[in-house]
Amino acid sequence: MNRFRGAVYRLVRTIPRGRVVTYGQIAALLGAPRAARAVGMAMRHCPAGLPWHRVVNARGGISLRGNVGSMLTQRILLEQEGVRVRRGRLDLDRYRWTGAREVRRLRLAALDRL
DNA sequence: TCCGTGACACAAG
DNA sequence: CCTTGTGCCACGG
Repeated sequence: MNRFRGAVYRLVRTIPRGRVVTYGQIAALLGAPRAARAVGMAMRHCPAGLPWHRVVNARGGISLRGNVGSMLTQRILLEQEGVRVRRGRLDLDRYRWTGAREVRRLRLAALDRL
């Protein structure tokens, strides 16, 4: 497991129910603002138990290549948490989670390990 | 070590 | 609203 991917997964685990985060946001929060695509790569094979469905693209849409069934699954999981999806996208202004507090905590924890 | 490949982002047209 | 082009960088072969 690479450092970057591990960091992505730790962050994704902290996303609360009913909230979403974009790929670019995750990259930025991890200190690599231009590594959005790499976040996507990390999410391609994510560990079980991760709230992977709470990660969407910058337009509030569900980006998923190939497997259309997974896109449907993601939408259903989101709607089960109260996130309304209209015309294939959701309202980021309403559901976006910034995670500032949790990220600060993760960074402090990382510093403790140094 | 180098190179192609993306569950992306953003600006232009 | 779109579609395209470009930048980007972690990852794997």
